[in-house]
Amino acid sequence: MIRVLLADDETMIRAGVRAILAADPGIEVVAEAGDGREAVDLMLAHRPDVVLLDIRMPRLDGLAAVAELRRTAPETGVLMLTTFGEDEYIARALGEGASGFLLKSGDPRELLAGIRAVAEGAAYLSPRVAHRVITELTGGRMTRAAAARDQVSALTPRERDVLVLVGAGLSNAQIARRLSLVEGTVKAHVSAILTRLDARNRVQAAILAYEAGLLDAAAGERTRRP
Amino acid sequence: MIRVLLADDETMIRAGVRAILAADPGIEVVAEAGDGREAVDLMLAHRPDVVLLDIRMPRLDGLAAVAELRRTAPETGVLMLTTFGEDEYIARALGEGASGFLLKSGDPRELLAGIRAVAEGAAYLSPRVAHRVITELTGGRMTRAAAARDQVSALTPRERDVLVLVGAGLSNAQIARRLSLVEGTVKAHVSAILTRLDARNRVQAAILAYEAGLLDAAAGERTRRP
DNA sequence: AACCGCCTCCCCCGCACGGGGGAAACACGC
DNA sequence: GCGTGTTTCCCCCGTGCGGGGGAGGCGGTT
Repeated sequence: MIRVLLADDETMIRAGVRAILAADPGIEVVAEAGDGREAVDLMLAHRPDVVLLDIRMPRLDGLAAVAELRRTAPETGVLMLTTFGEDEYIARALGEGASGFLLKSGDPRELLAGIRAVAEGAAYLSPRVAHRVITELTGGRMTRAAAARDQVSALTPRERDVLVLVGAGLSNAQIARRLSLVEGTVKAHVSAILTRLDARNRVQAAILAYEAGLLDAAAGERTRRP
Repeated sequence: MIRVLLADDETMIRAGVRAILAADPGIEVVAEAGDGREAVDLMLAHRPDVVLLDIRMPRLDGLAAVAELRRTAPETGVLMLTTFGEDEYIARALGEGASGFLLKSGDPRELLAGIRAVAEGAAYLSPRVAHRVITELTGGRMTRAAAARDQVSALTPRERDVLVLVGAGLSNAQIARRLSLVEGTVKAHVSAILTRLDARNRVQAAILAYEAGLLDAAAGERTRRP
């Protein structure tokens, strides 16, 4: 039995969702909230498996509510309810820890499928916007990343080693120490890197490295001032 | 009736999946492929609703196969089959147009839920890695971005202007020209930026600007060498 | 009025950076 | 063997970068 908390400020929506869920014997609506604050409180009281959360709500909006729900009850799945056109919130909601989103205009079966998927721990993205959201999430990063990766792949392995350290903000001398080289060698590598990447200076090379994803692993390399 | 094409180079996996799917009367396996090339051919011949695609395959691997499947039949849903630990391919597969992925080690019900979701056009991410993938896609950008945004928000408006140009790889002189300032002024701003952001040099400042999303709008600013 | 933060500009200085060469060592393939 | 590419090191030189200091004007708050 999947226990569901329903949070939406519009009574009609709540009634509609409740009616749809009532038809499924495996799903039970344990509580309803009219705003984000109430949703958090009721979740603590009822400990549902899934929270259905409207994005626009008074007091505490859906985005902030997700963040708080994830903090207080990480094991609970959060499914955002959204109107077509609120796309820009979706990426942020997913970033805050939501496990999926549904369109209010969608087929009732999507609602049931989404709830079941999220209850199991999976992520579910509503049909009509799934592809758009994925390409937005991956795309913005990926298409540019692909171009950057092409350029970076033209480098020799050793040059890539140097590049990640350049991207970490290290000086040539520091890179030399790190790689057990003489500074002159590092300078030679850096020059080669700039030429090959068609970059004017190390900053542009660093950004390219960042776009190519070279720095994800070396994020901790960045040494701040003491 | 959901028509499924099954592509995996391991016979045992195919047998297992076929057995699981046979138990569901609403799902029919219309063809099986042993590699990516065959998968593309069979898809053209059978026009299934969903393609189950292994990531590692001979001839044409899963990644390339997704791209080609999406090109030749955009309306077909592609569901990646993956072994735990192949995470790095997942983001790229989603970027290529896959609608979801499943762990081979997962519960059979996930397989059925995933297929149904994808057949409807939704996106489905397997439980054990869904959160990780989402935070990787959004998070790599978002969580680190949040920290970076905090630091960047501590800057004055004018300093942010300078920072975006620093992040674009411009020299102090170029920035001065762009903002109609004297180079000395730009240097003063850059010094202030480095102090406030707790960065050692302009490269680290640039990366922070990039993480904060300051450079997304100004991506074209980056001027390459002629 | 006095204060504080921001923006602008100025000085000097030391060093790191980036481009120009070249050269020796090694590994690779044809 | 000979060419090609990679890695390592060397030279010189100009200039961009980053830290130190200060100073004047302008818009706020107290």
